[in-house]
Amino acid sequence: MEFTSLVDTSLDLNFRPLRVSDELPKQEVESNFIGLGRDPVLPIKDETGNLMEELNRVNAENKKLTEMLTVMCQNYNSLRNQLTEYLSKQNSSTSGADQDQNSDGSKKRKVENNNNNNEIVKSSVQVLNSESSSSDEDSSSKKPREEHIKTKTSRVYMRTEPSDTSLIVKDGYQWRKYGQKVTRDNPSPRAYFKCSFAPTCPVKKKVQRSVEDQSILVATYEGEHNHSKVDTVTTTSPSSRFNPKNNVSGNYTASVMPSSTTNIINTSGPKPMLTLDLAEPKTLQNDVKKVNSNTSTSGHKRTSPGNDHQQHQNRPEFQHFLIEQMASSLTKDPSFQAALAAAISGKFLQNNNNTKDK
DNA sequence: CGTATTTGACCAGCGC
DNA sequence: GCGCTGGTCAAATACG
Repeated sequence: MEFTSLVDTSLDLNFRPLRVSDELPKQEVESNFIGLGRDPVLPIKDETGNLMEELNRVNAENKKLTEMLTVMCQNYNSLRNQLTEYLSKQNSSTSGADQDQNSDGSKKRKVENNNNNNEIVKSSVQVLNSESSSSDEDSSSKKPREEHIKTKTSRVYMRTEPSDTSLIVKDGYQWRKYGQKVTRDNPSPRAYFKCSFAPTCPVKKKVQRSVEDQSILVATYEGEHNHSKVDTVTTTSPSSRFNPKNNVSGNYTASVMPSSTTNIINTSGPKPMLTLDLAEPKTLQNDVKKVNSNTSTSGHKRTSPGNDHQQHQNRPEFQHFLIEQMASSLTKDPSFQAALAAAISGKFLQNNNNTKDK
């Protein structure tokens, strides 16, 4: 959430300004491609003019949205800072014994409860509390908790159709369901999954609908995969791929909150499939962890946790990582490949036509 | 028939 | 110590 301000969240996807001379918009290329047999006498100038107009309009809209987003982020950050301050005040006012109890690894349920109560609203706080928990807690409690240090938890929020009752979060890995429970604080059942691709893979996943918004699935991942992804367009399990209930299978737009632990995937979109390697914890999350541990080793006091993240997300490695993720996601996307192929072949044909005309 | 899912039973941790 | 709760196991069931 706060991260929207940390990464360039503007919707301006035109990384390079449109060069009409050699870069044609996809639709136009497609129409050229489709209209092969047609008479090639087209009012190209008019069309490009319209397109430029449209582009300007979209850019203006984009600017507006960016400004709104910036304001929202500022508000959010100030609120979050207030909350953090408040929490740290509370922590300091409570006894040390209390702190030990809260930070003790045996209090799983307390953490769980915190996480479940206000999943969406508090997600950023969770990012701070859960992801960096090991380092934080270790600094306050001296108990050896190897397991806790090793297990890495992350969360993915996934929007689904309200009618979709399946607890399936498609993330590119293969999962085997081994249990389901109705928990106290949430009427919707929680499903337990283990990674079934590699027998030795220790990763587990819990999926439950959000209390506040039943259309949002909250997937909690524990541990790190010791293998690569199964497939780009995979499902929770091979069988579920063919389950008629899982209409969303493989087709969802992913809007990424570039956070190490919190992501929202929108499955309600009917159209283009874009799978992002959200669950891939390796490089980025390790990096984030490093940053977190660096900032948290000095104790519980966080002068400005938002700034830590901001600094981190402004780092070139992070930007590079994001770009790589987007690029890999795009290149894995079949519709994108098709569009690219169409564009390239359309270009070829256009060139051919031009040379013929001469 | 093999594999995945479901679901009741069981276990461990925590609070009272 | 007891009850509650979350997490896991494993037999039963469903499905291709």
